[in-house]
Amino acid sequence: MPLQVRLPDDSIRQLPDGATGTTLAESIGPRLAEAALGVRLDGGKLQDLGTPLLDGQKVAIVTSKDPEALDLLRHSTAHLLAQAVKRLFPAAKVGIGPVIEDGFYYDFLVEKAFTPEDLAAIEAEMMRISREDLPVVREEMPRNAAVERFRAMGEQLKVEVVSDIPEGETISGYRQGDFYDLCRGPHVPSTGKLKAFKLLHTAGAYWKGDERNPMLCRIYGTAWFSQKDLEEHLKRLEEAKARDHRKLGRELDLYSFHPEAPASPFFHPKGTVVYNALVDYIRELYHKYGYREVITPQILDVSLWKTSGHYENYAENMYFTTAEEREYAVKPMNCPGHCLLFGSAKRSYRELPMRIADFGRLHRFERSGVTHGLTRVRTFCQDDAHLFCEPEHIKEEMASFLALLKEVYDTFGFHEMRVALSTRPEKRLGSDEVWDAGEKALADAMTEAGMAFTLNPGEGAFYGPKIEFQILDALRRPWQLGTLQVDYMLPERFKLRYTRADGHEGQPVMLHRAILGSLERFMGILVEHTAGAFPVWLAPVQAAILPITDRAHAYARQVQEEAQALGLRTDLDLRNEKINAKIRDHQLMKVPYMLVLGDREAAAAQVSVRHRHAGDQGVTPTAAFLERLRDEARTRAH
RNA sequence: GCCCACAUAGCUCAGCGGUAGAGCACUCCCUUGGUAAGGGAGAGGUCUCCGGUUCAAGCCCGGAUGUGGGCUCCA
Repeated sequence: MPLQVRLPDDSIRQLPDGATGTTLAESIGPRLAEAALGVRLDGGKLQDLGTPLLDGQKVAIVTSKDPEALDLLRHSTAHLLAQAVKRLFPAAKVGIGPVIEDGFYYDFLVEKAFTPEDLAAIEAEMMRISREDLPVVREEMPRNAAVERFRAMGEQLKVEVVSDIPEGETISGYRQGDFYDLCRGPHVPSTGKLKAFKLLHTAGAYWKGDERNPMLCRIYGTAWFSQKDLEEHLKRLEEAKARDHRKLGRELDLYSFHPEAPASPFFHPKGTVVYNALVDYIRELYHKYGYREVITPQILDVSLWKTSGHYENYAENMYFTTAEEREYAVKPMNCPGHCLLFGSAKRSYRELPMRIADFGRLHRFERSGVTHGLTRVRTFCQDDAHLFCEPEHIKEEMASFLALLKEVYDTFGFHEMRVALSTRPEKRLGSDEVWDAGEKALADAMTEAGMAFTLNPGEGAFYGPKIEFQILDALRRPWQLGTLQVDYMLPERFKLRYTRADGHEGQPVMLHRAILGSLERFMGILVEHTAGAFPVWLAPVQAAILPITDRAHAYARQVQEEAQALGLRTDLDLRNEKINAKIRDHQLMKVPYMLVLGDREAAAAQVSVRHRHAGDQGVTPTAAFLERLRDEARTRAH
């Protein structure tokens, strides 16, 4: 019996009985048949092109233009990878092979980890299978039959996966030539559609991500619709590598790492300039937003950490030390110290909100293997502050914080932000009423600030709900920076009290908040975001002074003195080098401005200005240029 | 912590059982040069550390330390 389907343009098409997406695409035209990857039925999810069509269905042929098509392609490429591995390493057992951001991976249980040469061979085999253009065919069977089938194939990991699926359900799998894999699908119609892919690297990964399970060997890869897209993506990876803050930090002489202090940065003079500029900026805003800064001890008695709960919940991340038979811990957080500070006097509602900021150095023991450059270290400072306030003032404190946060992110040019609200977890302290109030306050404050946010149900801290702020950097990579957490637990544990307006005792609420998060990590992000070309206000050297000959040295010194008087950071290059060499060296150090000084400039009290990006800007009176530079720094232009 | 890889001059790297190399950077000399590398000379290394194999180890084998890629984005 023939059937009728409706196309996206609302036209009706007659098809023979048993028609599939393939039949339809072929009936429309050979070019579409070639481009077709799947179908979308009645506006639903993407499905195989070979799915049988039903009478009266709305059918859309999906090609590479569909937003979901790339995932389909990548998933099929993961299968292609598994097939190639099974051909070359028949003993390998397949794990899972999902699509990830920009690519895919596949896990294998093997005796010996894959080498880079293996990877090249596997990639070549994938190419061969692609040229074989094997049809990819869906097969369905009851769960128990699937369990038996994978058991017979010796694929113990797949047996485990299928066994986790409820009994009685139908299982789908896909066959392409000699390879069969459990998969929900959908997939491309044949392996010939997979052309632009590359295997990137291998890594160990625990089966199901659980470190009690055996370690599998994971192969990461990427796949695109065209060679051009693939190459562009590889170029982006190169670009990210070129911006790697570990590499730039060394090249720009910002910081270094030493085995004597693993995962702990040493900031060089230039890195320290940037670091301090960040601190100065945040301090300036603290003044504007009514914060007061405090300095609190580094090492505190364990009794404090027992009161705060860190001793029970956080000890594995803490450093301990003993002196005169008394046990101490190096602080991993400032909050308990701030509670002592709050409790050091009888407090009145008139003193609230009390906003206590602390750039104290923190030490957290991170397991070896998880540390990374500046972004995951064992010692760092945060732009940390705690706001002690009356419960009814939570909302306005948040509003003020959000304004501050926006101001900071704008300054760095982070205009795109993602915000997530994490709500009460299963295991938590405090009553439901308190959680209701806290979550509502956070949500309302966000809404009133006009910030869209997503929900992470159950992801809050055990002591209160929290908001996390993510920004996107120049390469559109997300980074979590700021956080705002409502805490009812610490004030309770430290028995913090204040006298309310009605004369009775109240318990303050504590808000934990940070904007840049860890200054170390933020600097790493900033280096990658700017590729090391810091805006003038952060640049370790704001202008390099480059005399052309010895005759200009005296004038060059004079220019430096003038610049210094205006609070500018300059580098005077008196080396016996040609001007080209001097320019090149400072250009490589990404100095924003280079001032070229010869006889002509010296005679006219001018500087010849070269900008690191815009190039030669011509001559200008020295005083005018220096004032302009000072203003650029002062306004924190980016 | 676990899997895999790597560790040679300040940096980037070559050397692959037989007396340690290059480029850049550094020091000195010549050169005073107008918008991305002028020329020459010199100095610099218990080849990460500790054991082992060998007549002989930077190189082969253990171990330690550090660094790097990762350790669900769930068929």
